[in-house]
Amino acid sequence: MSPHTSPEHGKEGGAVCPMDYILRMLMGPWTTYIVYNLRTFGPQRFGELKRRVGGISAKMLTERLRTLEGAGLVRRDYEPTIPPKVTYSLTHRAHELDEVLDKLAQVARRWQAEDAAARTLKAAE
Amino acid sequence: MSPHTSPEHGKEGGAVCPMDYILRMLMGPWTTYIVYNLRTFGPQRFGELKRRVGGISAKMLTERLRTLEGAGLVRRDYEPTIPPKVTYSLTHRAHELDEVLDKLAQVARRWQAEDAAARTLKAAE
DNA sequence: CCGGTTGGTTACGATTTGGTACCTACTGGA
DNA sequence: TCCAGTAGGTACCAAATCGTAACCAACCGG
Repeated sequence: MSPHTSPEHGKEGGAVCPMDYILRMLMGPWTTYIVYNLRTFGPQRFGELKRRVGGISAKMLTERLRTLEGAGLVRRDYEPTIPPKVTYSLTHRAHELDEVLDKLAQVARRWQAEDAAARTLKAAE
Repeated sequence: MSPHTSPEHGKEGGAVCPMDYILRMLMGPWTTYIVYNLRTFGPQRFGELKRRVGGISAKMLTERLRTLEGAGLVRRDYEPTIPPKVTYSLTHRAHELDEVLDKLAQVARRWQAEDAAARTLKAAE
């Protein structure tokens, strides 16, 4: 079995993790930064997003956005002007994750603070 | 910049996503299954876990468990009996994610149901 | 003394991944 | 006239990833 395909072990004893799909989505490289930027700064154009994420290649950004679009988390608005103008925004479905993501970020910040404190303590020894 | 290292762009304009650290942890291959099994069936021995996750190689399981241990999410209890007995369990810190994971699973199940309904609708057309 | 058990480790190798460089087509500015 | 910017697409290539298979240590039962 390939590693990233969902096991789909129908009758195998193992239990299937229901949130696997969502985590698989959020987990792709750069994805958290993209979603975080869209959540923080609102709808943005391709170049703007690329500049803001900082370090991502156009190829990667395109691929990630396409995947997110396919998952129904991102909407792509294409205006065929010259030069073209493409705006990306989070869908209603993506915003269903707001509460979860906020809680997650809260925990993350607490852990970061704790770890920083622990490191300071150890450094002082 | 390597893709999976956190950007750490100190002064670059991009905002750092605080939950990146946690997602980076939960996102590794197989990790969700491992955590899900530990959450569902409680502390388990290595072989038990391996059997239950189904399809994972010993190498991968070891590596994932070591990483989770390093992140403080999993505790490893080693009893040097012959044959050795190693039990893995979730730490207190891991259980701080319970609420978030439950909410996430809730959303995941809703989406799954919605998508299934949509597919049924489309198939009936 | 041979095989079985547990919980790994190590080497190798194929596949996947993701970055770089280069291409489009069009326009506006110097 | 030449260059820059916009939103990508494509080819190529190096590097990381992950599975497979082999091995190991220690002891116990037969």
